[in-house]
Amino acid sequence: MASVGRMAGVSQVTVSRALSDPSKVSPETLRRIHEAIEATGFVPNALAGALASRRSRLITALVPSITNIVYSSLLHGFSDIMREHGYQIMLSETGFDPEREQEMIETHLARRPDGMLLTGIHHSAAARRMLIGSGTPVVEVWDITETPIDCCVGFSHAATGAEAAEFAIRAGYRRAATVTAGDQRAQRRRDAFVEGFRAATGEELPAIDFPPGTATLGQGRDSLRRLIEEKGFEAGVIFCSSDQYAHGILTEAMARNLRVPDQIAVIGFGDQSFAEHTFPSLTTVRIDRDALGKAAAKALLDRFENRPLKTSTINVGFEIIKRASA
Amino acid sequence: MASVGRMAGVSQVTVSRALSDPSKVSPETLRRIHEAIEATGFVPNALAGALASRRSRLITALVPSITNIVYSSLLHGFSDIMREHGYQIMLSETGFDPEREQEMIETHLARRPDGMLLTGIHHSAAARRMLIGSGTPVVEVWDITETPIDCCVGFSHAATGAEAAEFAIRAGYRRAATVTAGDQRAQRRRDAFVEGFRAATGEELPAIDFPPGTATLGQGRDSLRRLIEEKGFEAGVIFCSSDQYAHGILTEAMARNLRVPDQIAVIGFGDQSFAEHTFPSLTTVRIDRDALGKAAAKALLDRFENRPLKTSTINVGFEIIKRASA
DNA sequence: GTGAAAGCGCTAACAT
DNA sequence: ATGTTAGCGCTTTCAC
Repeated sequence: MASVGRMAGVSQVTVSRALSDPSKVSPETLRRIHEAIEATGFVPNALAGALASRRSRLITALVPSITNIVYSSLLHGFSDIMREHGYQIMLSETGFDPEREQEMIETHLARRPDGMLLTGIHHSAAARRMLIGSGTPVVEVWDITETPIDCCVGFSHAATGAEAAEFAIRAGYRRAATVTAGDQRAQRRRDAFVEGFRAATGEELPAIDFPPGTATLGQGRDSLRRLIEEKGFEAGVIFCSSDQYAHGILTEAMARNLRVPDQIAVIGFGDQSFAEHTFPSLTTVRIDRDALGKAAAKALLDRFENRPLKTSTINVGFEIIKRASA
Repeated sequence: MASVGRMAGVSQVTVSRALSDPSKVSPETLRRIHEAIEATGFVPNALAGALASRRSRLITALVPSITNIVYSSLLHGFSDIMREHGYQIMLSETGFDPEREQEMIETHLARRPDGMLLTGIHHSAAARRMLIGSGTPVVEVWDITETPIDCCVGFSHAATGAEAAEFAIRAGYRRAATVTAGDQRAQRRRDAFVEGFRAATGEELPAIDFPPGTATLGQGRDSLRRLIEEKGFEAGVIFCSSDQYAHGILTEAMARNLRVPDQIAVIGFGDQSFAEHTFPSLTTVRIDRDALGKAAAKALLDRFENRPLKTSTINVGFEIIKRASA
């Protein structure tokens, strides 16, 4: 920056000003500075800038998995807004592991982000302490609580399960099963579904549970196979913790020549882009993930400007999309 | 750090050493320092560290889209290795736009990353200049060239198309069509397929082309519809630029009661996790994306330690996986 | 509109 | 094994 200044016949500070607030520099000086930048290929050092100004223009985000479209599409909306406002995103995966999350929070905090996005509302006590101690604005997403660290943007997982159960009962189903990923939130959805369904029918629900990790279509196929062959499930509605599972069940039903939804009905979760186009099309729970990500970004931006948050908890809700599979 | 030192009765440098190279500090001092860190909740400032040491332990990555599993799974392998070696990843999307890529390269460079991952081998001249000027180690992935900026890890897209054509010819197909995303690499695969197929059969190939953006199952269904209704394509093999399209074609064929592969055969690209489990299962081109990401990480790490790269270009190859759809 | 000086919180180099 | 000194490349504050 000093050498750019020398080249343009001004001091280093003037170059700094030309870059951060051009209105404070005369047009003629500005022109010469830009010429010098062009000529030298100068790229400012954001590290030094952040150190001096105590603003890094960095937002860090922690998600369980980036290969899971549910989180990556949420991040897509989030980054869009953040980038528009001049922030960059640093992303890490926690792999659904609270301990790993805590480690990552610490290394992220070391970069002095201006804000942080966390997935879910459950974090280790030590993580909470570090976060609060650092004073970093935090937005927790994909779930809601009355007691966020800072603010949260999400929806009630229990409510989706309960409403799905209600939907299934109203649609006339009297037998049901669940297929669930090894993810705490997915399990809460299932529990609420099971409770609601059992309250109405008194029936026990066979359950297939998978270990943590991204849900696959193959697991979905497998779960229908096991439901039929091991659990004696012959007909009814299956509540899945993701559209992947649901699509797999549709596929397996097709391969077995079972009628959907008469014999086997399926409810997915996520309303992923394919859900509308499966055969038959998939009944599912829609979360507007892009809007959720954007709302999270806005909540954080509001915090930066000390705008009073009307509420620290934003419930973006969900919607059951009735299609052909249930 | 100074106050931690005061608390532990040592100077600030000793604290720094305790954190970066504990073997240089006596066990007793180390213990007191850790006590003080615990008590104060001190989190070191990586920004200041990076500025002073000229090593940021930051790797930045640029991919067209994070919601596209092809890139996110590659990054997954890449981050795994990088994290093991103490590097963090900063990720941004270019949206398949070279101009946006150039902007992002500049802002990323401002953070002084120790290395950078770029998708593809085509970058604007200005971007190349900045990259080379900065001296930042760069690994280009998902494609190969004899003249990388630094090093590249990928495979030949043209070769996949050519080999797929050969495969189709050998399998006895004499009519073919293509379904392609608005992505330069996808188009190269298609062009090689068309050329190979035409050379053997003399046939013209109807083509469906989509604009840039993530390929969806819905577009796949749509493309079979259009191939049949608009292009008069009645039978043959369809070469797709992604498994999503291929899955959509399978779905539409099922909905139309067309026999697969007798009437409509399909070749996908990517061997995504669902490809093995579609009905019928999907013949596709497999790239070991996780291994590719890992190889890219290793190439970069080699560069960091000035280990001689035997070759600056690593071809990870591909494999045609024959399943039931073609 | 521009400049000089101080300092952000660390690490590197050199002492002891 | 520990301390001292001098920056890293910017922004902030205050002066002119």
